[in-house]
Amino acid sequence: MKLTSKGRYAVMALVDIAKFDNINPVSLRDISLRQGISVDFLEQIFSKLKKNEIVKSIRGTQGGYILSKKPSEIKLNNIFDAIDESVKTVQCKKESKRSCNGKSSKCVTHDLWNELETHINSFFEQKSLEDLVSKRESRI
Amino acid sequence: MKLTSKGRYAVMALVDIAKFDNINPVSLRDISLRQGISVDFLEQIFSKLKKNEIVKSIRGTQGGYILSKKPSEIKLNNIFDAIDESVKTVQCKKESKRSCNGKSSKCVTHDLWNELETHINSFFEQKSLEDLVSKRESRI
DNA sequence: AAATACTTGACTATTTTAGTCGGGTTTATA
DNA sequence: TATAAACCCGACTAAAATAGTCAAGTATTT
Repeated sequence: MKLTSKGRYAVMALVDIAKFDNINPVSLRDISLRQGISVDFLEQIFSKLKKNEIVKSIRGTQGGYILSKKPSEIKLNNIFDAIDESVKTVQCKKESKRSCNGKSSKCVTHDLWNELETHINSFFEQKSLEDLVSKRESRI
Repeated sequence: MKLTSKGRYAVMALVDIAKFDNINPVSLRDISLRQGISVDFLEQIFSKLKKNEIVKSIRGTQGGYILSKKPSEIKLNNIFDAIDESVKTVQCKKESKRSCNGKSSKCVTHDLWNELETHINSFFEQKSLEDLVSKRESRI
């Protein structure tokens, strides 16, 4: 079980924006340089962040992205949901005929995964961007 | 972020064994039939479970596997560790030169992933095979 | 007009996953 | 003692996911 770069980069990039003032847009080029993530990849990520109203875009020279809400209002699960990187434990959908039918009671661990999923999600629901920013700043 | 079949199957198989008596070994063939997992794949998994002393094997006809410890003593993190399916959030090893050097303070989210990892692991450390077995039995 | 920066969609290489396959060895039992 | 059941082990492979790249735009400021 592991996290994807995409999810990690999304958080890194948003923390990067949050650390700068909320008025001037931050360009992907700047984030790319600071975080070491390619602009092309960031574009993919930000396209989804924008669709899900995590960020707003400003086009043209001096353009870039700004957060749609205050850092304290952006929870990590919002971010992961936005880029389709939510926690997936098991969906007994495809294999429902084989594993999850009432008769055989095969899908013993079904409840476990659901429970885990809830557990992880509640962790993400409690963490906001602000938590990450302030934590970091206090250390520098 | 998602769980792998391997981890899921390992838990399913061990629960399957735990549900039978602890004296007679359970063959992979039986587990395969009950859980719908191929014997070949189960062999891979059990090879690691054995190396890590989660199960013991008995060879020959009427052979199979038995649990090395009581179900209550086998925690889920033991299982995942055994089959190399532990939670991996981020290792800043390869990219340490770029992302995690002290100077640039780039690896903003490092602490977050560690925290998450701890969080998930502690969930697994608290769950034993017994929890799963008894939970299931009480429902049937 | 030129440069900067977002927008979009297709494309691709690499890695991981989820197995399969083949050829063993061991042991109970008929 | 032959045979079948079952573990043992390593190599192989197809398919999917990941982690990007690439190309051709459009919008905005200076």
